[in-house]
Order: sequence, then C-alpha cells, then structure tokens
Amino acid sequence: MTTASIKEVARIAGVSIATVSRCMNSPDKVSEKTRIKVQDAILKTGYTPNTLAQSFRRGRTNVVMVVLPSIGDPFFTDVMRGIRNAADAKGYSIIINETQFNTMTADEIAAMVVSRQTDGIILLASMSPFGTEVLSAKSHRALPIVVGCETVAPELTVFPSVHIDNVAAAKEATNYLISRGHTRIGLICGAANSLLTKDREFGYRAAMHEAELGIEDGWVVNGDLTIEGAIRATRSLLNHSHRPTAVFCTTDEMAIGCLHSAKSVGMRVPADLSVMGFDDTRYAAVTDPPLTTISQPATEIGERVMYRLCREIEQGRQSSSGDNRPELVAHRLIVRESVAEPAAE
Amino acid sequence: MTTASIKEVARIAGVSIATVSRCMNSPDKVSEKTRIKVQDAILKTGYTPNTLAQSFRRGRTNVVMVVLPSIGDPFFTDVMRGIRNAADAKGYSIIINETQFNTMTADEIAAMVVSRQTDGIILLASMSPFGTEVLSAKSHRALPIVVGCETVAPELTVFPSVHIDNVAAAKEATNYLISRGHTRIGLICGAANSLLTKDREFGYRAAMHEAELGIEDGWVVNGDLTIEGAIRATRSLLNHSHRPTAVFCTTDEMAIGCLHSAKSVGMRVPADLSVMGFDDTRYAAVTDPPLTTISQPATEIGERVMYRLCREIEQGRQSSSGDNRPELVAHRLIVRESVAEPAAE
DNA sequence: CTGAAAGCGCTTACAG
DNA sequence: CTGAAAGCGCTTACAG
Repeated sequence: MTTASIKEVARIAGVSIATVSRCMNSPDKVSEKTRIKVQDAILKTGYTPNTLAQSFRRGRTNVVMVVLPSIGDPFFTDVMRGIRNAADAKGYSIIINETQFNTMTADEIAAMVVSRQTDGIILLASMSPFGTEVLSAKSHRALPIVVGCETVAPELTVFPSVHIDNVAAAKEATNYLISRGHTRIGLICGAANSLLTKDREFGYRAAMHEAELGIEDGWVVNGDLTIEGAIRATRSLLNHSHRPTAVFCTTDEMAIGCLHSAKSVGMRVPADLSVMGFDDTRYAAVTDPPLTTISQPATEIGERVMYRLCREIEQGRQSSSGDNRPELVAHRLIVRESVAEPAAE
Repeated sequence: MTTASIKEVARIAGVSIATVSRCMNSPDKVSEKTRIKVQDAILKTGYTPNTLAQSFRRGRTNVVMVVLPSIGDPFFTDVMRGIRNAADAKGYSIIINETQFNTMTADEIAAMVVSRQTDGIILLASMSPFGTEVLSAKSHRALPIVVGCETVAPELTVFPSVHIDNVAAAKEATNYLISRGHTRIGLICGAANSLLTKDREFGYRAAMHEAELGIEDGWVVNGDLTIEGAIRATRSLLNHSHRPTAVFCTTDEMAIGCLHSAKSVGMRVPADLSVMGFDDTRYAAVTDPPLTTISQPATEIGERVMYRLCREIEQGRQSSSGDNRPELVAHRLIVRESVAEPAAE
C-alpha cells in the first residue's frame, strides 16, 4: 500500500500512462485486451489515483461548501441530509462552514471558490450582504452559488434559490392563531439581520395587519435562533404589561425554549399560553405538548439545492445564467397540541 | 477577478515566480523592498493562490474527514463544534461522512487517505471492523486516524483515541438508579454492533451484577440511537410482564423518545417511571421533566481529537507512533428531575 | 486504438 | 536575497 503511481501501473501493464488514464476515464476508447491488462495491473498494485493531482489537472475539486448559521439546529441537519444524498449521487464532497453573522464575509466566501478550494457554494445562512466585488464577479463569470432558504437581501436575488414561501407560511401560522381566537400574539424571531426569519416576521406582521390586530412594542423579541435565547425572549414576553396569549416562534428550536420557559414559571401550554413553531423538526412531535408548527420539506430542499448547484457548476462560465427564479417548495401547517383558544379573562 | 496566476503577479512585480511564492510562504527569506513590490502586485491583481495546485505540490489537502453515525444527534453536533474549533485554528477543513453500519467499509475509508482526498480521519462512528489491509497499512506507514468515543473493537485499539470512561460512567448512572431504590432497571441501547454504546451496556450489566440484581430477558432493548427507535423500545419495555421501574437510555436522544413514549401512555415521569439519559445535550435541560443524565464534555472531546489527529498527521510516516493510550476525559452525573424512588407496589 | 509530449500552477533545492 | 529549472501525477489534444 505504498503509493503506487500511474507510472508503476503502466510499467506492469506494459502500456503508456496515457492508456492507463484512459482506462479509468474513458474505457470505451481502449481495446478490451488492453483494458484487462491494465485492470490486472491496477489490482496487483492496489493503485488509487492521486485525487490531488486529478483535481489539479481537471481544475475542479468536487467539493462544495455549505454555509449555515448553526449545524446544531435539527432543521439544518435534515437539509444537510438532503444535500448529502444529492452530493453522494453526483460525486461531490461537502465542506461545512458554520458562520455567525459577519464571522466570514461574503467576499471571503467567494474567495474560496475563486481560489479553487471548492467548486461551488450553498448558502443556508444569513449573512452580511455581498460586496460589490462579488457582484461584479457574478456578472463577469458565473459564481456557482445557490441559496437555500430566504433570499431577502436584494444582493442575493441574483442567485438561484430553493425554499418555501416563508411569508405565506408565516401568515398561515399567524392566521391559524387568529382563527383560534387570539388577538394578542407575540413573535420570537432571529436577530434583526437574520435572513432566515426576516420573511417569517414579515408574514406575521402582514397577517396581524390584515386582521387589524395591533403589535405592541415588546411583542417581537429576538430569540437568537437558540433555546437559551428563546427562554430569555419568552421571559420578556411573559413580563410584558400587556401579555400575549400566543407566541409564534419562527423556528421549532426556539419553540422548545419557549415551551420550557413558560412551563417553568407555572404556565400551562396551551391552556395559559399557545405556542406555535416553524420547521417541524423531529423534536416537534415529542415536545410536551406536541408542537403545532409549519412543516418544511427539509430533505427535499437540501436535495434540490444541491442538484441546482450541480447545474450551475456544470454550466460553468458559459451561459451567464438562465432562469434564476426561486424554486418554491410546499410547506404545510401541522396541527398538534400546543395551540388552543385563549383563556377567558 | 479573472484567475490571475502567479505568473501575472511576477510579471507585474518584475520578479520571478519563485520570489512571489517565497513572499507568501517564507517572507523572511525575501528583502523588504521586494516583498512590498510583490505585495502591491498581489493587491493589484487580486491574486489568490490556486489551492488545488498548492495541495498537489505539497502533497496534502488540509482536509480531514469525520466519520460519524448521525450528524443529527445533538451530541455529535457539539463534538463537531470542538473539532471545527481546532480545525479552524490549525487551518484544516472538515468533510463529514455519515456512515451507517457497513455503508462504507473501513477499507474504503482508508482509501480516502491513501488517495489523498483527506490528510486524516476522525472516527466517531461505530463500523465494521477494519480489514487486514488497513491494519497492514497501519503497520507499514502510519495511517492518520484518531478515534473519538469508544474503541471497543480490538482492531481499533491500535489507533489513538479520546473519550470518557464509558464503562465507569454507565456504572455510575446505573448505580444512581439503584441508590434511589430501583431494582428492576431496563436498558435502551444502540444496535448490537454499535461501538457507541457497547461499553455503556457493559457498565450497566456490571453495575447490576455487582448489586446482585438480575436482568430479565427483554429488559435490554435496541433503540437504534433514534427517537423513533426509543419510542418502540419503551413500548416493548412497558409491555414486559415484569416491567422495569427505571430505564437507562444510553443516549439523551433516545431518552427523549422514552420520555415521550412513557407519557403518551399516561405514565408520569418520574413518579411511575424513572428515566436516565446519557450525553447531556442541550435538550436535556428542557425536556419535561428535565433529564437526569451523564454529561460528556463533547466540545472538549472534539477539540482534543482534532489536535491529536494533527499530531498524527505531522508526525507522518516517520515515528510509527508513540503513545497510543486513550486520552480519557471526565464525565459527570447531572441530577435533574427524571429519576425518583420507585412507586410502592 | 495507442504513445509521446505538453502543461495544469505551484514549491523548493540548487546555484549564484 | 534571487532566478532558472525540475518536478509533483495526472489528462488530453495531437499524431500516427
């Protein structure tokens, strides 16, 4: 298992290295007799092509980078599963880049592609808007980037994307709370500059507005996309002088924190407080009470994003791009047991 | 942002490409004047070295592969965070390989290193034992592999590893249940060939044996490391003719399923059934009731595994290996509210 | 169908 | 301190 090279194989098979290479890459261009000889030599030597040399020669790595805000969130885990399914099928490896806001600038990310560390990028993360440098790069030569989730930032709309209609889904969630009789509805969302939940906040506001319900100061709280953050946010919501009877959390992860926070101060869910989630992660069905939420087809999103990226990579620099309209996938309201009518006052 | 190469930079700076290369890799070998000229040229051209060419030339990728059974489990998420912290510090990228049993053989994995796709491997997964081929490779030239978690399979003990003392921790967990008065204690563990929970099962059996408590047929159930699996396992446990009063789940993930399963058939936890977890993931504190569990320093494990791997990689083929004794890290019993005395019968 | 040869973009002894 | 040159292991037109 010492590093047999293509030369060694060629020597043993009694052919040129070009022929060995062809046997592996375009076997149809080689006579059967030769192919067998080479095959034997490969087995005998235990030859594996040096991937580094191949990538270098071919000018591509077959590696794709996924940028996301938190690998911990089970929703992203499911998206990742879809991405990896597709990546495996297409022969790509995945590098994960967990990026908090501003940790890595868009230009740094773009540099990874330019410097050939990756063939393309999947953006699941909210991030600081792209700078002009990337945009011009985009116009010059197509940067293979596909966005999963929202594309709120106008800079991102130049890239293809795959996601649910977050605005519509959040409206639906809010309307469901309204339909159950709630009028005082709080929102726990991501940070102000989070692309992930911006559309959901927008949908919530739109639904409240259409129902002619007011949103008081302090009803929209940043839960930081984490359990801990949501616990704090819930505390703040429950201490509000005009306390909401229902809380819409823009991720299930935060809904878990909200549930815990409410129960820990003795409130019953949903009798005293209704809680609505978003994502339908695998925990949503086993919280206590089970969570009413919006289901996203996470794995499907992941698969479609990855396949879309493959197309971008394959098209390469040629056609600057064709159809960049977002691919929308379907969401679904999942009614479980965390929402009820508000208690009479 | 067209791909400026080192030649272009050299031309503009009026030096040789060797000098440009030296400016980036060993700037102390270059005069200040030259360095500044080159610096300017780099800025002017927006030059980024072609990573592919560098890796090829240097013979290393700066990529490390992590093999794990389930990225979804929040425990592994935390381990991954530690791995990535250390990897970032050391300039490595991470490729994740989620491997069910037998999906990818050990030889295939070893091939990834041999074919230069990665510089080294972190094994967090249970997997089919290594074949002779890898082992001989190991003896010939050190294969840079480090094992996180258990190294139950004798084949794996040749590799360095970082983990808690799973046997001792599981004994401690079981003894805690015994100390609270339980005598009928069930176990929900991983699949029979899972390296992940084998030691924990062993610790449980040892504790029961030392306390002279019997383990009836059907008290040790495979929960598949998933919530769903644990729900089924719990159902089976609760239907046992001689039902346990306490259940030790070898992961928190399964404890979440167990909790849900028990409550969904109307049992109160811990009044009617005590539940013990393992891992202390971020969900453990917010389950209902909060989970009594064993805490593993997941992030620390990840960091130490990665640093250990770096050492293996750096030592390279030279010293075949030095000290391969496992690095043990400390676990801790975390008492919350999911365990109580068994109800009087 | 096959081989000789060029070249991908770097790095690094080797001279000077 | 700097440059000319070799070479890392492949792939791929180009001849034949």
